[in-house]
Amino acid sequence: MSDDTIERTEGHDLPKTYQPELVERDLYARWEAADVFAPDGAGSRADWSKPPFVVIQPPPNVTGALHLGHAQRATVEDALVRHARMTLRPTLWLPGKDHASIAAQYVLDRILAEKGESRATLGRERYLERMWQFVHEVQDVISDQHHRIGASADWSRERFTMDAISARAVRAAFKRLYDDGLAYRAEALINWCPGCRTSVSDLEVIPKPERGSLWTIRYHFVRDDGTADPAASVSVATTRPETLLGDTAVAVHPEDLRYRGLVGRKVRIPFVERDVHVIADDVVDREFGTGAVKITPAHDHDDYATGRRHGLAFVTVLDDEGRVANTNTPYDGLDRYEARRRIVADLEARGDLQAVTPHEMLIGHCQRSDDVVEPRLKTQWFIRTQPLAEKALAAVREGRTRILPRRFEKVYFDWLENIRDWNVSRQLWWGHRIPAWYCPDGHVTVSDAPDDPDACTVCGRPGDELVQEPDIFDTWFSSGLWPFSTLGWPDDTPDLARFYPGTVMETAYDIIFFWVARMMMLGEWLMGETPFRYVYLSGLIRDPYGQKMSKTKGNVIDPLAVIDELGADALRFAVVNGVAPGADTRLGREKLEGARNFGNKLWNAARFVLGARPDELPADAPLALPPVDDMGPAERWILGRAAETIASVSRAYEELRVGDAAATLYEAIWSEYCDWYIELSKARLRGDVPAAQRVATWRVLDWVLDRYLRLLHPVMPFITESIWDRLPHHPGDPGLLMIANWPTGAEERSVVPDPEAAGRPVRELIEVVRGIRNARLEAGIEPTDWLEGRVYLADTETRDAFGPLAVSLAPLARTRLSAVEEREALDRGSMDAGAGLVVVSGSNEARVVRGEADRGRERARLERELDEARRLLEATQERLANQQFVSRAPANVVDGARARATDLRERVAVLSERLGERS
RNA sequence: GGGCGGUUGGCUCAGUCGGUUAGAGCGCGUGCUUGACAUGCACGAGGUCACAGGUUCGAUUCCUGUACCGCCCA
Repeated sequence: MSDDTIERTEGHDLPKTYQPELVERDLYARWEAADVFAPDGAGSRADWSKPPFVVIQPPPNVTGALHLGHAQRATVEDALVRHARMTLRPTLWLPGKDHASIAAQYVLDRILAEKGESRATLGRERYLERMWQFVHEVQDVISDQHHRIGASADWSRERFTMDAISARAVRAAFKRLYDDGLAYRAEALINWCPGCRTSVSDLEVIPKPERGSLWTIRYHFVRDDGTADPAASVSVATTRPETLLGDTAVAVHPEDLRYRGLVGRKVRIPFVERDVHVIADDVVDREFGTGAVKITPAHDHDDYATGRRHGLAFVTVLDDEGRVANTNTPYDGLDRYEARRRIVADLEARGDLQAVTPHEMLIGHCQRSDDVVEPRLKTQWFIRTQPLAEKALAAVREGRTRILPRRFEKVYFDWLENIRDWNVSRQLWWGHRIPAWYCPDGHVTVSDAPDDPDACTVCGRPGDELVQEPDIFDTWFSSGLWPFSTLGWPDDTPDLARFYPGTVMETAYDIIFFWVARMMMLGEWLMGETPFRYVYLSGLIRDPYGQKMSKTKGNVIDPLAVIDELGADALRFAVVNGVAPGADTRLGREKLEGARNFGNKLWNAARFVLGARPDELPADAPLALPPVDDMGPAERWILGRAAETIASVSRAYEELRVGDAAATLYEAIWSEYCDWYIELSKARLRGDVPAAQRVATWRVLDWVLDRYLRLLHPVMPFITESIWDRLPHHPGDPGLLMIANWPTGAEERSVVPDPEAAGRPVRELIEVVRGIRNARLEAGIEPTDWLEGRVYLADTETRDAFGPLAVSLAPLARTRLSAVEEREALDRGSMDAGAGLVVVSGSNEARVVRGEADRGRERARLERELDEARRLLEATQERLANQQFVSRAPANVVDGARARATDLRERVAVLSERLGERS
């Protein structure tokens, strides 16, 4: 409990606008000091009989500051976690960071290049020192950003994918997979990025359309005497002439009549002067180029497969940097594109270039560096994915894990059903080194021990003769272990027992294959259980024009700049309000300001409440509902609305619909509580109102505000905590809203069991006020003029409610209203026919004496209303006249139409009668 | 080539398990220093719910097709 109860700040002492910069840091420090972020922290109120709520944070890459996408995900996760914590579930939100080997090296290399340094000049050891230094700096930046945004993560359990526990998990996982026969080392065609000097997985190759050329080249037949025939040749079409140096066959379609006789003959490859066979294979597309293609098994994925089928030679002609090598031609040492130019020129000089035609095609680029990826033969470690994929598929098919939105399940299925083996070797330095050792005899030792092995597990040679694999793991291999490596696996820790599997994995949909599928595979295989119950896939944040935000486009919004200017709550609200899983969000200045304005609105509502407390109520009176008898219709209405809002917001959080929760509260707080309840309460707080009613009104104001603060806290934690701190609490409440109980709606419902019915009269009266406001403005009455009015209320409930509310309604309509029992009484005395404005709202009718009304405008308004009513009446009557409708539509729909017709007939009658008065 | 999503007022988006008069925010117009808030208040204008068929008493909603936009996979 805060210790300022004696000198509690009253509303009028608060600044007129909410100033987040004054409170956010202090509040975060208070939350941390309370030790409630950890489920087992000293201040935790977790009820361990409830199911734990566990979110393992998707670890951001240690490559730079967070962007808005991170901010959005952090907000969604934090909101879910804060809600769960308030429901007293043991709640764990475990934060962390990812070492992102290729991305981090890419970033560091660029930083080093500016200083004239490089991987090569530093060497492995010093390079890694620099990396750690860089990573520590970035980690601090990211942590600070998460603090600033209000993330209530359990920092005591924070993890890094390169820490010692992760390292053990990586080795243990690899050993298990190796022992299970799922990790193997093989030479295979892999995707090589010459810029990053490493292999990358299929997923990291981004196909991009490019305009290139199709060269038609003549390969001459080899005669029996072993010389090339200058007059006889076969023409092959290729998009990559430089790879001809590695050609080991020419292929044609077996049924292609043009080439039938050529199969089995030999042609001579230019420059390398290699003789290769013409082979027949039905993968050849007869329509492409000349119908004959060159086969380069060591540098093309399709040719690799062809090479395997036909037992062709695999000749590698490019080195790690993408230069021609080992061809014994003058092209050795040339970059692949320079080699292409020279070879094309030389072919032309020889007269063997037949044609060059423009050609559109897809070229694979490195996701990280954008270099054109080169297929190359390499010996690498692979994970056999099919057995893993089957388990991952089953987990979702059986509903043990659900993917939200549902439609992404199909994407997940398609990928896993067609999965290829996973190349996990990376020729990089920053990452987990593959724990495989090779002995001089070629035996492989895989170890999960922290230290190097003492001996070859096959032949027993001593450890000092073994050489460790220089390559490291693909980052996603360690990320794939994240749901359990974070909890201490491979050890059998208490956390693992309590918190695995997790509840929600919240991440962006663009890494469903990279990450989600792999966590599912590894979790199922290594833990025997799915890693989480729900996968919540967030959309991407885009700029107001739907463009992806990127530094090069200059349309990025820095989350910290937004927090500095508008506050963390504004940022949080803006990025989650109304968002649905899987849907992209457009975010710009207006939405952020709108969110800031909403916070300010709430702040001012609180200022009003704090400043309006009746003196009769002791300053230290606890939060409580007043006696029912002291409440008026407006109190019952707003309490009913609170009950309904509590129910729908609770459901939204439980169903992971944070965006709906936010939108519901925006509406409830602004359009109902502020626009109507606060306004209605004002008259009942005045000095001439009996004290019991004044106190009751204030207590309801206070109560509903308290409830809405609790409901909104998960999304806007700072401002709600800040306001709540100044309000009365329940005797059992903790000192922080963050760990206060989640509202159940029980108290509200005990007063208002049927909110829908209880609220009807107030809703009717609100419509009457709206009608009067509209009529006044339309008739051109000065807004400051006070009018007199009578109102005929059709149903008794509304009539009953009117009495106590009349004094509240008057200032809202700027009209002193009195109710009449009979419709005719509307027109008596000073309200004689033609003397006033007519307002027809639903089945209620009001007549007010105008000030200086413009008769023409008022008449036009009534005519418009009459036309509209007639149009609707006609449509409804038409429907009712249709026998099919009456006999086939459900009874309630038909009854509804009948009631509506009756209402409209009355309305038409009233309006024409009133118009008649003025003709 | 296969798959998915979208098309609702000037802009961004809700929504409808088929059924009264389709909503919000921003923008726009008019007017307001109403004792919480001009980061505000009141009122208003603005939509053939992409197009064409079909099912139905009734379609913005369901089905089929078309067009355009976006994304994923090959």
